[in-house]
Amino acid sequence: MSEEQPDMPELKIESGSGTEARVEPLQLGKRLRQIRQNQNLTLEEASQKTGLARSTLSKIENEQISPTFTAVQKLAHGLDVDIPQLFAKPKSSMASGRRVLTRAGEGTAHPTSTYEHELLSTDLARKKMIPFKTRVRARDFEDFSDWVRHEGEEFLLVLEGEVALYTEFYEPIALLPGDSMYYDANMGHGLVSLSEEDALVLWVVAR
Amino acid sequence: MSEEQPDMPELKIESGSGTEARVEPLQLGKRLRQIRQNQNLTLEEASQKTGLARSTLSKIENEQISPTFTAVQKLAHGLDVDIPQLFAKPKSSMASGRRVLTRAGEGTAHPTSTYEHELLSTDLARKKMIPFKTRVRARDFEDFSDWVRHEGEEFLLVLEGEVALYTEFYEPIALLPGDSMYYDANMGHGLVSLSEEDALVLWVVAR
DNA sequence: CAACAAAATTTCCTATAGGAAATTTTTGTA
DNA sequence: TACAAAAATTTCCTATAGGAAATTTTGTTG
Repeated sequence: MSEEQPDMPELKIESGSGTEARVEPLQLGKRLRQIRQNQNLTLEEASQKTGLARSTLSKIENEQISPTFTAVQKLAHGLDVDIPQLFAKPKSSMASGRRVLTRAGEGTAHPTSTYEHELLSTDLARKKMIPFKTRVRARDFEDFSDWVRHEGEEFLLVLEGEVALYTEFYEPIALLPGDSMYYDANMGHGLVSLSEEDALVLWVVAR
Repeated sequence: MSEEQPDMPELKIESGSGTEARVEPLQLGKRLRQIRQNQNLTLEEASQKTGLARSTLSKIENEQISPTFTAVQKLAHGLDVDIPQLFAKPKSSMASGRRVLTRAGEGTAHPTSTYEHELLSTDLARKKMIPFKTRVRARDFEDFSDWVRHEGEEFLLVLEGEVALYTEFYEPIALLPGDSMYYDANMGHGLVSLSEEDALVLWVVAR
């Protein structure tokens, strides 16, 4: 399996200075400043977008005041971030500043009776998405004992061949290379190849 | 753009009764009252748990005042709900039991100077992943004014051509069709085509 | 339907958030 | 360096959130 180690740059100065108390400081100010700066906005511009005064924004960012909820709403709306996202821990589940490579064909094989999965990016734990390429051996809906069903959402892109996606509640649908689907994975689903050959698809699951 | 209508399974009763006003009312007051009552707490008890005055709680629940962020923190902590959860729409992200199709080439075009994005599954709002196919026009790292950087994680699969992925902290890496990468999108990143032709890649972003 | 108790709301202050304008700091350029 | 322009911060008010206590509402029992 492939992996990489950086040649060690400073990984993260991690904004905040010193020691952060354990739970829930939730540096709203720092957070907002990051968001604003990522969008390349001055306080003045942000002020116009949000309807809050420059001074107010400054004080919020410097944690001199605790914004009211209505202020937070204006902020979120004006800067186009949704509120849960605003308060979610900034860290993504995966350690910051990492990446993994999987060369073609070098994923982790995971065969079943109907599919031949090749899991990608397996070196990375706790990631939000699970990507895998799948060779579809199933030729018939009867090949399934039952629907596949699990938490989360699923994105599907056909790479080669012709397939039919069966899902609960809907008619099966034929897909050609380049076609893609996005669906709720809680809804039963299954894939079959419509041609003589096995089909090849990319799947990405978000939990 | 492609879309589908099922032959009518119960699509969504859409949880909440009554009429929900369109955007962003986010009935914080109602929400809090629900939470408190679900825990069988009187205002007095909630007051003790949160450290906020009865009267304040009452006013917040009745939307007579807009709580400060510190008040919201006390509430969340005292009633043991986390803040993102507090603000998250109660219902699951995508309406249950739905799927959307995007035929090859039928995505939503979104060109920039260096890329030609084709957004997929755009008919589906509030999904966890954002998939798009991108034609990479950039030939040179200099084509970027700066790193692209945003919340979330990113999965990349090369479909055609040869590309180099530039990321902060790491050496650029050359990728061929079938190769894939998974990385933290907070880390600056950018993609260039290494061949004469534009390259084609699939990107999936999870926020 | 009184009469009471428990809970919720309102009142009436004090403390603090929000806005306009003045001041200071930063940034870029000669 | 020095200076000008832009950006950020601070000051100084006004508006509004937060708390203690009074008032009203709700719900229960004889």
